[in-house]
Amino acid sequence: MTRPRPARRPPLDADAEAVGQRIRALRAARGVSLSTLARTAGVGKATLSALENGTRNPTLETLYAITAQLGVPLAAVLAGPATTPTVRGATVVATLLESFTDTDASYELYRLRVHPGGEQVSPAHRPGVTEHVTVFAGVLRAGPVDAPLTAAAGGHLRWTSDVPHGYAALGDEEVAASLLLRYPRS
Amino acid sequence: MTRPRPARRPPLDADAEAVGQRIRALRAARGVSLSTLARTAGVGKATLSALENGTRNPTLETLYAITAQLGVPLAAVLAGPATTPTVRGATVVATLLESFTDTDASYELYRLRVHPGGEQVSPAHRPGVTEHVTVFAGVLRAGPVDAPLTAAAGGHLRWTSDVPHGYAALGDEEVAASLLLRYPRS
DNA sequence: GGCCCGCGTTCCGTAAACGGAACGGGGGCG
DNA sequence: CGCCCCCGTTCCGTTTACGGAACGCGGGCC
Repeated sequence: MTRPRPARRPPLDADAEAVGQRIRALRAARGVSLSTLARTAGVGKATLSALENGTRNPTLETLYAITAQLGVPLAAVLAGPATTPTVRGATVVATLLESFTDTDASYELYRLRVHPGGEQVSPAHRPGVTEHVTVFAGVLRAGPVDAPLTAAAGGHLRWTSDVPHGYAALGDEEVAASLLLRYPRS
Repeated sequence: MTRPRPARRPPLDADAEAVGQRIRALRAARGVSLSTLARTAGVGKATLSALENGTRNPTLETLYAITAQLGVPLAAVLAGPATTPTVRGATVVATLLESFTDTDASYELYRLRVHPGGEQVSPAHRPGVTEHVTVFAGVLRAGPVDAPLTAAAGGHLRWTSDVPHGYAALGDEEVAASLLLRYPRS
């Protein structure tokens, strides 16, 4: 399922120009010169200069050397404070809160919003994939399309999603929920 | 005097290897082959292969192309968020991922780590408060102290926490889980 | 069995990111 | 004024990340 790319110009939180500006801002906030930061971070002045001006496409190693010297996590220069919501479709908006990898399985935890008045169907996942949903608000009907489950606020649903499954809000209220996807290691 | 270069093959703190493993996990979770992901993301198979194996030092552009195709923010494949509010006990570390307030109740979603070898007890909450736990890794025993429940990876627990309740890891493995607290409006 | 297709890795020429050095510019100071 | 130091940019040779192609492998199919 190729997700519908927003358009030719994606939100692009990886804009080299924006990254450069954030680095320059962080450096300026510390009152450090470009030369000094380049030296202490162990990168070339040319590299840092081009990077701040957005005319280069830095490697992970270079970025890390600089952000470490600035004392900020790598993510601080990659995107604005707002995390990009991963839009799954017209009636469901899912935002990845955390992903977790274990030896046996990997997990993805989403915040889920389901708008009333529609149903959204997702194709089957691989065998063994399970979904856990806990409803915060509204009434949610979700699960396999031929055997959906229903839960109101405070309720919990679980199903194996190796079949087509859907999400729909019952009533007029938007549904808020958490969705946990569990992918067993194949 | 030349600055101490980070040795011959530094563990590469921005750890390309860990990044590669996360990408591989995300890809495997979606059941997509390396070849397919490389093609849809618009990068070479050689690039993606080397990247997943940690033998290359990707550029920002390459990383973004891949994470965008996977539908996760760039930060998802980098080191975890170290700057989120955490509640910390001797054996339990809880990180607040999101809180949500509804007309009927409010919710708090935590990532939970339970270290082996101890038990942590929380006093009773107000009546009506419920807790939902989904275990990612390890074996968790949690719930009311006089009637605890047990779940292994992939399992789900629920109890009403208007009585004293505890959390403990069974076995040697640290437990990772998500915890959802529901506080009904008083 | 032979065939084919897709898998992930390896090879290799090219493009570009890298660090060192050289450059022009602007203060501070005697 | 001349001098010196540090600033940020630009030049340049080296290194390396890049994608296309070729490779070996295994699984499905006839």
